[in-house]
Amino acid sequence: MKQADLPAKYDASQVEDKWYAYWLENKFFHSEPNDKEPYTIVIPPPNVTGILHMGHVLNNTLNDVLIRKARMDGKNACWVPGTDHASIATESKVVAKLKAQGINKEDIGREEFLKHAWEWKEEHGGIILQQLRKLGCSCDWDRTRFTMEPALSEAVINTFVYFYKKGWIYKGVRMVNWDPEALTAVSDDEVIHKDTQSHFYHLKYYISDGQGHPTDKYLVIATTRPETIMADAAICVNPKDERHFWLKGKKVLIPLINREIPVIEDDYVEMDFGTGCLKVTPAHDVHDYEIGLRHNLPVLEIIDDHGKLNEKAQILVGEDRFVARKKIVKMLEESGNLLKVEDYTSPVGYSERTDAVIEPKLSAQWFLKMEKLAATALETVESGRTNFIPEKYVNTYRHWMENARDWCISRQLWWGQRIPAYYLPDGSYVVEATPEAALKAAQAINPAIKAEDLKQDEDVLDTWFSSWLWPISVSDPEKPGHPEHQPNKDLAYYYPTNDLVTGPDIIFFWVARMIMAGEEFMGKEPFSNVYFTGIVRDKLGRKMSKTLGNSPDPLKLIAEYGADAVRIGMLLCSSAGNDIFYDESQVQQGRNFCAKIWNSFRLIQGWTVDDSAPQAEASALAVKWFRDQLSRTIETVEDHYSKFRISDALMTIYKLFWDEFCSWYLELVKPAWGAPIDRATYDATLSFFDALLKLVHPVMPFITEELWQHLAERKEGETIMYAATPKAQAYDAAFLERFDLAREAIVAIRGVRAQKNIPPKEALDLKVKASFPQEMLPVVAKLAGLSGTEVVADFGDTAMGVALLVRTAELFVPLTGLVNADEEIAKLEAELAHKKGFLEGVRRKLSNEQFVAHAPEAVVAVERKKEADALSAIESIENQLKALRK
RNA sequence: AGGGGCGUAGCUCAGCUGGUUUAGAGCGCUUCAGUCACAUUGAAGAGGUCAUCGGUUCGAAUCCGAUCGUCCCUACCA
Repeated sequence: MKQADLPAKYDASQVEDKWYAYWLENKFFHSEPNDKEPYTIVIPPPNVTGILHMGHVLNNTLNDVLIRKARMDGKNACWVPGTDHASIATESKVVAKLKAQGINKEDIGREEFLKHAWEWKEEHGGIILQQLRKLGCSCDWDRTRFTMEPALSEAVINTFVYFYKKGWIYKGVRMVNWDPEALTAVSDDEVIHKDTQSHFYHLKYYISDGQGHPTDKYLVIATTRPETIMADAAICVNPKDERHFWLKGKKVLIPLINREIPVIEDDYVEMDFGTGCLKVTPAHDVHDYEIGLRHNLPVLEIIDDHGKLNEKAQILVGEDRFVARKKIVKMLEESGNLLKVEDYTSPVGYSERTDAVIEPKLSAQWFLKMEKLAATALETVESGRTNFIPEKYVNTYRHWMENARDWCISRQLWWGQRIPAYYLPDGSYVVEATPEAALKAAQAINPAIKAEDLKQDEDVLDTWFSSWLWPISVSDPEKPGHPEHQPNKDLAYYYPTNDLVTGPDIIFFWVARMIMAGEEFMGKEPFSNVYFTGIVRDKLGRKMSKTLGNSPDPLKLIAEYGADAVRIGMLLCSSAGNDIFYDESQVQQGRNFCAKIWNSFRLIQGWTVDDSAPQAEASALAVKWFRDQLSRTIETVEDHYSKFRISDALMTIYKLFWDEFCSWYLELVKPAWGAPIDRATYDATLSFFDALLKLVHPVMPFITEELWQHLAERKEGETIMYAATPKAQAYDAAFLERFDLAREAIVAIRGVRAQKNIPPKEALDLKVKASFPQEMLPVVAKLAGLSGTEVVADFGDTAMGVALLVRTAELFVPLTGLVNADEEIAKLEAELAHKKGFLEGVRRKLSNEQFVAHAPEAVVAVERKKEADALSAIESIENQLKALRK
């Protein structure tokens, strides 16, 4: 027997690396433009220093399923991989590493620091791409890109210059979210608001006598940030607030430092919040800044970049803002300005990266105007040129696009593309792609300028300012920033890409901005479909995180269960847009599926074929049935794929393989132990197995490739990867119906066995009435363990066996001495009651004239059929009861 | 505070434009099965008033409204 060829157990670790190497050697993942239809995916580039976590596994498994499916569908599939330089994340890692060596970033300077950063990148960068190979990802590695490689950095710089010259990039003083730990501004989107326990301090501000001395009158403000009072520029009340009319035109004194500030009026102040008096601190609060603009208030910054009070604060200079808060409260208490302290919970912004409390800070930053870009990008999605799956994210997207604020694109970091603005000694600046061009431009202003006089802007650009070009720049980095540039061959062929798989958390950061860049530079959406995955959570619904330690190491899982099993484990629970509740038992289920596939092939492989053996009736029926069942299922699978219901597609394939093929088909055609199988059945079985492997391949690439080689002699360079997806053929639906009826009959007879404790080996007899499709009797006989079947007009003494009703077909299993009439009567009565209830419901419907008048004919016909079937069922049950009660 | 999603078997979810659904799947659970591909198995079975209330309709898990629960997003009232 050939069975010896195949190990008894499937060992993924013995198989996966071998095939991945084979695929690489043969360049199966590589794509070049040709005359076939392209199918393109760009990877959501993971952080260059990142390591594989479960979120990546989910995302990249989905990507790989789509790309492998497209490849087998005959498209020219190209999956472009790469990594993102991730300026903040990478820089903070390098800073931490240097810190551990006692090195301070500022001490070594920009150039030296960048050397360390590149070293770090060389060492750790791309680990994650190696890990993706373990997962089986069929990326075109020859096309691997990095967002900070020279060509892509140039694209970023060109883009900046392009928008600057278009007048959409401007430098502005803005209130930004300052992270005092990372020493950088972070975007609104990188701020997480958390409810935080704090206090509400009620402070007395005395009215000034006009000479800078306090009178005995005072007003009360309520604040959570008493350490900022030294930066107050005014006290503001609502002009409609009668309680504060007396304050009009007055000046008050800031406690402790006795600086005089005016009382002003502005609608912004809520009358019923706090005391109705608001201290206005333009330098340290976003809203106050805006009030300040309206009322021309001076801006006094008293907190420095590190979150410490500076000399302008006059008191508590050099103290950290939180220490200063504690100390100033004490001082205010001592000076008699503290009226009361309330407990108060308020939302406070924290930095996503460092978890430091965000300090609103005035800062010179670069901005990109969003108005037009956002309007276009909104239209792209609303017009359906780009679809979101699931659709619900269109709402979120619309909300963002309609309220998009200008994009702060500068970051106070070193790791990233440096802003190409060059300052002249007089403070003016020019924006050019290269220092040479900048010098030229500067000399146009002032001919005396030399290269060394120009100082380039210290800031780098936001990482997203490079990743938004990704779908374009991976193919043709020359294109961004150059509308006149003719797309190169790759860009012309691969753009727009087809599908993007990503998380909804970066819908605005990345997805929206890619659409903006795509529309701006290509005049076309960058992808047709965006499939949003959920967040991977543990069984308890917690987000996976390092600190909780609830995130398994995907590589360990792959080592233990195999990549195919891990892929299945992720896909089993991954309906689009819903969070994923991951549990290792799902991976075990995937591993079990591998074992099932493996063992089913061992069975087939063990058969000996006898060319002269006739095909058994049951086998002939099984072959016809499975061929039809396969076609019907392929239709369903294709439908699921077309709607991005990947886990449904997987489940459909899973059931086709396990239930239909293994439990029904193979059991039907399986020859007696040691007996040979006929040629027709054997060949059909192999062709079914071949089709099944192809269906399974996109989700389980390794085991399918391994088994596919055993199906036929394989020549070097052949692969299941490029085998065509099986197509659905026309099938006989009525035949499938009759076969299903047979299956129900088999289940019913097995039920009788279980109930009566009849061992499987003990053969039974079966009588059926003519309403049962007789062609199916060989099938029923084989799988229900029957020694004989007989078509009769009358079952005779029904007390001598068990009568069964399968849909409307009547069956009878003669059983001598095993039947308890009372039990049978009770069972039948229960069934009768159920049928009668059902009939009643149907009749209520049918006797309703409105129903008959309004419902479509087909629906009414269905109800009539239900009625007829129920009546015939009731009749036969009643007959059986009558016979039993004799 | 505003916006959105979700609430169907123990768990995770299908159920697409209301009508062959007095509701389905996978896992889990219960019972039985041991040398014949597979115990990483097979067979049989139990399990849900579709969150609650009201409305529209001949007909509602499905549409509408309210309530409760839950999650997410946006904003932040000092």
